[in-house]
Formats: sequence, C-alpha cells, structure tokens
Amino acid sequence: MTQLNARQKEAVLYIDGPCLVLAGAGSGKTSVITRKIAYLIQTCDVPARHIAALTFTNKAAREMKERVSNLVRGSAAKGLTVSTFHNLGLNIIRREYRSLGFKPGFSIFDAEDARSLLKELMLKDSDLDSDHLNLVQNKISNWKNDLITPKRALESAQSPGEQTIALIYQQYNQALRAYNAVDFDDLILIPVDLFQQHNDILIRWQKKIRYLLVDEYQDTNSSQYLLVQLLVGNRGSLTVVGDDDQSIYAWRGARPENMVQLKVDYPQLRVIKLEQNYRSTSRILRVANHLIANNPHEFDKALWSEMGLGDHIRVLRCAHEDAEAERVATEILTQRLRKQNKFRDYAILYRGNHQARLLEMKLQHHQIPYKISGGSSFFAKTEIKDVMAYLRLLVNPDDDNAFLRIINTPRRHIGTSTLEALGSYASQRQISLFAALDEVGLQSHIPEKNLERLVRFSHWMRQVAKNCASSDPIISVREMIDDIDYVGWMHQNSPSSKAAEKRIENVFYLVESLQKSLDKTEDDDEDDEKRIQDAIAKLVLRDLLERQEEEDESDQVQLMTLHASKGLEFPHVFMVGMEEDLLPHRNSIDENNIEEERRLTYVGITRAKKTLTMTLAGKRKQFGEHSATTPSRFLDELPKEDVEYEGFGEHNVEKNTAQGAETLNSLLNLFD
DNA sequence: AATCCTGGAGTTTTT
DNA sequence: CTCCAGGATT
Repeated sequence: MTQLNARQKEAVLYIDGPCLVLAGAGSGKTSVITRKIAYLIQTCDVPARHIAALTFTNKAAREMKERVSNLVRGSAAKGLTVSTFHNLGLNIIRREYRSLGFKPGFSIFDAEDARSLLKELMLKDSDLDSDHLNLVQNKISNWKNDLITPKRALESAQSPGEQTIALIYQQYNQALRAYNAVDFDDLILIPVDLFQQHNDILIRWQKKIRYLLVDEYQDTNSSQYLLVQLLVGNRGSLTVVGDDDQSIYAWRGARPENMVQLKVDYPQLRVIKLEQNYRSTSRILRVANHLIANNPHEFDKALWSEMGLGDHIRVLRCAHEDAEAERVATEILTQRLRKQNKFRDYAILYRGNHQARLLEMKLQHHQIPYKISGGSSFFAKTEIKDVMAYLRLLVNPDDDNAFLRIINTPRRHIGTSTLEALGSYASQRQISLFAALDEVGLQSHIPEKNLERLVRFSHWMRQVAKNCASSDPIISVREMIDDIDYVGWMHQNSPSSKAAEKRIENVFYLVESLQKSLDKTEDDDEDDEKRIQDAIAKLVLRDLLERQEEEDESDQVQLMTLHASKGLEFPHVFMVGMEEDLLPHRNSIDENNIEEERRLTYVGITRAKKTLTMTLAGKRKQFGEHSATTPSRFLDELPKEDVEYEGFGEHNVEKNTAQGAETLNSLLNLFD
C-alpha cells in the first residue's frame, strides 16, 4: 500500500459503511477504486463475483478491469463485475426478461431509433409538428430519468402542450413494448421498476452484489442513483467517487445533487476528500481553484500539488478566428521545436464541434498531424446502422424499426403504398410488420406482385434465422450479407470507390467484433441463439468494440470538445474560443446555466499538466457575418498574477485589476 | 424513385 | 456560411 497518500489509504481501507470520496481532478481516483477492489478481494476475502464497480463509459470500465487484474494475483479477480450502468441494466433485464414480459432477443433502440419512432408517432396523430422532435425526445428522456411514468406525466402536465407530449410518451412506450424493444433510459429504469415490484428478485441481486463501487458519481441521474440504493439496501456496502466540480452533464439528466443527497440518505456516510493533485503545476491548480470558487459549493475543496509552480497561464487575444487558429498552429510548431516536445503532448479543446473545422484547416496547412476525437461515431454510419438493423431483425422479428430500415436496403422494389398497407394491416391486427407478412389475410390488401416481394423477403429472413440457429451463426451472418449483395450496394451508393471500400471494411469490422464476442463466450452454458442475441445487444452498447486503440502510439495533436476531454490529461493544453456566447455558450447564458459552463472551463483547465494557453478572437464570423466578440467572463475570474495577457492593448492588465469583473472588457474599450 | 431545391437552424452527447 | 431535412420536381 505504498504509493497511496493518507487520504487515499483511508478511502481504500474504510469498508464499514457508505463512503463518499470527493476526488478532485487528477487526484488518483481510479487508483482508489482499483486498490479498494483489490483490498476487498485479497484482504477482506470478499469473492470477486460479489463485487461490482460501475462506470459511465466502456472505456473507463475496460481500463479499470485492466488495472484490477494487474493488482490481483492469479484468478482471484475472476467473476468481478466492472461495467457501465447500462450494461449492468442490460444484464439484469437479460436474466429477468421473463418476469418483465419480454421475449428473448429484445432490441435496444439507440437515440436515432428512438427519434425515428417518435417522429412517426408525432406525425400520425397530433398537432405537434416535427420541429419539436428534439424537445419531445428530451422531455421523455428526462421523464424516464426521473422515474416518471407516462401516467404520472399526464396527470401532472402543466399545459396542453405538455399533455400532448405525455400522450406521445405513452404511445412511445407502448410501441417499444410492441417491438419487444427498450431504449437506453429503459436499461436503468426497467431494472429499478423490477426491483421495486419484486422484492424476491431484488434480494437475489443484493445477494449477488455485496459491495458496490461507483465512479463519476456526480454524473448519475435519479434512476441510476435509485438503482444503486436498491442494490445496496441497508447494508451500506458502498463507495462512490466523484467531483461535483466536474459535473458537466446536467443537461443530459445528471444530478450532481446526488452527492449531497447521499449525506441525507446515509447519515453515517464517511466523506473523504482527495485534494492532492498528481497532474498539474500549482499555477494551473491555483487558476482552476480561483475560477471554480465562483460557484457555490456544498463541499469545499482546493487542489494542490507538488509539481512546482510552473509557467504562467497565457491568454492570447487574436484579431479574428482565422488568426486564432493560425496562432495555435504556429505556437505548437515553435514550442515543439524549442522544447523538443511531441505533437501528442498538445491538446486543443473547444466548446463546440464546429470549432474544429478551422483548426483542422490550419493544422493541415502547417502539416501538423492531428486527431479529432468525437464527432460522428462508428455506429452513426449508415452501413453500420443497416447491418445492425439486419442483425436486430434476425433476433427480434418484432423490431419494426429495423424492418423499415432494411426492407428496401438494398432495393427490393417495395414502395411506400405497399408498406402503408402492410402497416395498417399490422396495426389493425396488433402484430408486428414482419409477423404480418405471413398472414393470409394480407392478400386482399396488397397487389399480388408486391405481396410476392414481401413474402420472398420473409422466407429469406426466416431461412437466415434458421441457419443461425442450426449452424455457425457468424457464417450465416456472412452469408446473409452476401445474399443481399451489400458490397455491391455499397459500391453503388458511395461517392467514390474509396469510400465504398472503407464502408465495406467497417461492415466486416462489425462482423469481426460479433465473432470475437461469440468466441469469448463459447464456454458459457447458454445456447447459440441466446449468445448471438446477447452479442448483438451488447454491440448496440458499443461494449465489444475493442475499438482499435490504434494510433494511440502515433504522434498527433489531440483535438476534442471540452466534454470529451474529461478524464484525460495533456502536457500542453490550448483552450480556444474563450468568448461570451461560446464559453459560456449563448444558450447556457439564456438558460442561466453559467455554473455548468464554469465547471466545463474548470475541466478544461485541469486537463493541463504543464502549460495552459487560452485564446480568443476579437471578431468572429458567425452565421455568415463578422461581429465583434466579448471576452469570456471566465477570463475575468482567473487570478491576474498567474496570467500573462497578450493582445489586449498596450496597458498592463495587472494595473487595472481593481475594477473587478469588467476589467478585460473595459480595457478593450480603451483600446478600440 | 431519384434528384434537386429551398428554408431554417446553428451546444455539449459517456450509453 | 454550411448543413441538413423535407418537399417538390422530373
């Protein structure tokens, strides 16, 4: 137990009750969790299969698993659960699907699936037009995260508009049921509901999970916290780790208040603060502390480090956005030469994805290698969505969404009128589209020629399913992709043959992942059919994509949003676009979410190990026209003595600090 | 059924 | 400006 400091040790060794670890940025929180798991297994003799650790991302789960297995000798860690909340939820539903009334092979709808379902519902029978699609989707998601049923939403609707959305919510849930599908929020909600309704099942799971650890606890939403509470029961065998100052997902339903709530729900809670930072210079931490002090705090916390004072933070004001991007590029080039750094030591962080574009151009121009993380994901690609839809329909014929996606992909010459007839027939008979294909009664509704095409599809699909069950499922899947000549279809529909090749490669990568997962579970007791159902469900959760950690080795400047940077660290960080309306973002100003924007800034600052450079543009082109910008209010919240300013005029800013919050802006007025 | 055109919007998005 | 979705057009 060397390496750990006193606070960390305390957090690891305290297992007599619920424990909240307030882990500041860079304070070694993952070490605490992994060491605690090892301690539980090796010293406290808790079998690994009775310990569960929950994270929000697969990446975090993978990393944690890896680190535990390095700490625990031999096979002692076997059976340990380290997974995302959603994955645990999926496992619970999988094991209990009978009690829940699901058929095996249920589908998981991702955000896009949910969106298209909602669109359909809204079009069908309400005065809501699809402009409100996002609003409706958010509202429903929020309701689910807050454990509000459609019924309760309807009862407590404040306005006719809200009432309409509540009705859509009701229909949406019914549709999901009919499709034998769940959405992401359901993966938490349904287990919670199940545990509340069936005490016997809950007790079974409580027996399974004797000790629970939760990472990034500030990001839990209400239903996730309730799931945690249910699983822990009154045993208090719980450790959560989190940092309220790094809560940047409130807009997505996260409830940082859950940290305070923990004190209320568990009065015997032990709170342990980790304030020593092992990442950044003390200058950087001073700046971060100073900024975040502007937020109200339930738990006070001040980071410190022994990494030396370090360089001043620099704030560079450039003439316009173009100059800003140019400046960042040349800074990286010259610094790299002077300090003999690698490109990979640099990260450029921004508020919105669109900001990456200009930077990208400039970096290219200077031949600086870079990597943009985030943006459109593997699973957003049409070819992946297509093949996933085939796979989903294969294991869940009731998945109408998947059916509609692929019925004409590739072209099967089935038109909208045919599908409409099929749709109305199916809904009249209360069956899924695929099930309706086999009904004799359909003959009177659809012209023979079209019907034949549908029937051919149905027979083919059934044959594929049969092959999957009777022989190697992966071979059957490959045959399926051959059958539909998806490769040919890709060539036909890609802008270039190069793009087509890339897409085909993606598809095969997907099939490979599927194969890997099937191979891995070969020794399990489950039969083939069950395994492929599982594997496909997990694919949706991106769980088994050993995403090629690939060019992690290569030397590239990292570009990403501030959100995406959480949990990472870089020797040299650039934060660009430090302007009002950008950071804080305009919408957040309107909605009074300044505190979360401040935390976002805090997250950005604390990514930096050695140097931090903030930039802003005096003028910025937005929506086609140039307009003057205002420096971010957060710049005024940095301690002046730790900052070097450039581009704010002739006067030294330090002489103007007394004027308070308006300092930088008034200085600019003088200058202009 | 495929392509063109027009208008409207323009954050962040671990699953 | 630039990117989409959806409607209109062929």
